[in-house]
Amino acid sequence: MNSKNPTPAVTAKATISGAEQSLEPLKLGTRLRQFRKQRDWTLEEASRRTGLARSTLSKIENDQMSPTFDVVQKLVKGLEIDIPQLFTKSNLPQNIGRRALTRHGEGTPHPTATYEHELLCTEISNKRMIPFKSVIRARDITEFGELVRHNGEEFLYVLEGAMTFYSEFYEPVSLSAGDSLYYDSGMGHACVSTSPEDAVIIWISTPNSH
Amino acid sequence: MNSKNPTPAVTAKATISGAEQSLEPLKLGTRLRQFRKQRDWTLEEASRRTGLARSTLSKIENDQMSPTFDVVQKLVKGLEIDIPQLFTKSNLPQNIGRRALTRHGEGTPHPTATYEHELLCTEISNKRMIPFKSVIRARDITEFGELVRHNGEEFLYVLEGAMTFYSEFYEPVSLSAGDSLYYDSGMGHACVSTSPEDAVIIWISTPNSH
DNA sequence: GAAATAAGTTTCCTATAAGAAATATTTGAT
DNA sequence: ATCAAATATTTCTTATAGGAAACTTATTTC
Repeated sequence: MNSKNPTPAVTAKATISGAEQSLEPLKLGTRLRQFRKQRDWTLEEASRRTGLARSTLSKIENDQMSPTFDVVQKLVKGLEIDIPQLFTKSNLPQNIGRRALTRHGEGTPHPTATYEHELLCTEISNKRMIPFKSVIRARDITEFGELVRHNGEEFLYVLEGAMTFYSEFYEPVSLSAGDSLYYDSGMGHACVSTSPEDAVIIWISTPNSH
Repeated sequence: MNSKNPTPAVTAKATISGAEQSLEPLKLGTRLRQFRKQRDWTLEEASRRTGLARSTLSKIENDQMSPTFDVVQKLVKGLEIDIPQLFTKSNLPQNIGRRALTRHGEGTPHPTATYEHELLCTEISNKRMIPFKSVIRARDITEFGELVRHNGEEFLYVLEGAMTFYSEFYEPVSLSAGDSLYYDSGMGHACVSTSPEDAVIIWISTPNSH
């Protein structure tokens, strides 16, 4: 991002702040000013890029008015900021510098009828990815009442054994150790082991946004 | 999400549409209506929850006006929708049912001075996670001019060998096969191999929102 | 340090967003 | 089908957003 970060040494323990989910009014104006300044743009420049009047921009930045949605869109386009960033309270709120380690076999067990999950790195929450290691117990697609589906995306990497990935829109595909797969988990899906030993995979899921 | 999805069989090949990043006006209204209907709420109900007038909601949903920013915020809060979801163009636009498979060793090579990356599942873009498999060539922290940092989060799982994870806010930590680590990648970080053979890891990164 | 230029703010006006109430439409009973 | 209740849309009014230009406040330049 910004270029002046010496940071050669590795020091200081982290100060991990707890997860905060407050509902503050969200200072849009201040935020926008940050972005503009960051890019070293003048109001004039910003006006040129967004197609909005200097005065309008000024008022917005000073929280003297609430822009309409299409103005917000012009802002976002023109100032090249992405919206989530705009809405998410502050840039580096709670998650700065946090870290979680899980030793081999030390994850949180979470067995189901068809999978034997081991949740990894659970001590931090609000993650953008949910990692786990799973033993695939299922041996036949019929063991799943219906295919699993939940909004989001998933990635899996086969650690041991062999398995078949069934999904709603594709033919079943066989995977073995070292193969990987990325898919939309909103599409119905299920895994079954095909090797003598149950297959073991690393599975990463994005948290479902509803 | 909605409950009536029989989907027992596994049929039909997918129609994977290409990555589209168009700059459409973004049908906010239609979108909102979707959300409201999904929850089976009446305009009255929505009005109660958001504190906005029924009429206002109606007009917004019918794209008859562009709501102000603070109204948008009330909507987001009241209708319990999260923003990325709202702004990311349509819920099931292009990404529905897409899938990518990468066979063992068939990823896209991407060598650097310190790592030997193999990008996985690259044929689909706009992913919410970027997976790769990496051989850690670095043998000493000094090989990194300065620690790597980029907004987002990362997860890694050690496949083979042993390594040490250096970071800005923590003491170095040693990992070996089977261990996993989740961290904020905005915090400076770097990996070095410590085993006779170079360590190999699965690495998943979230795309940097700037 | 004064004049000139550039950056930011305020004023004023017109277009439009937001709420209240009236009207229209849909849904569901009998 | 008919009526009634519920739900959605339209009208009407007022409060306010957004642009043009005047004004004020930094920054240069000489």
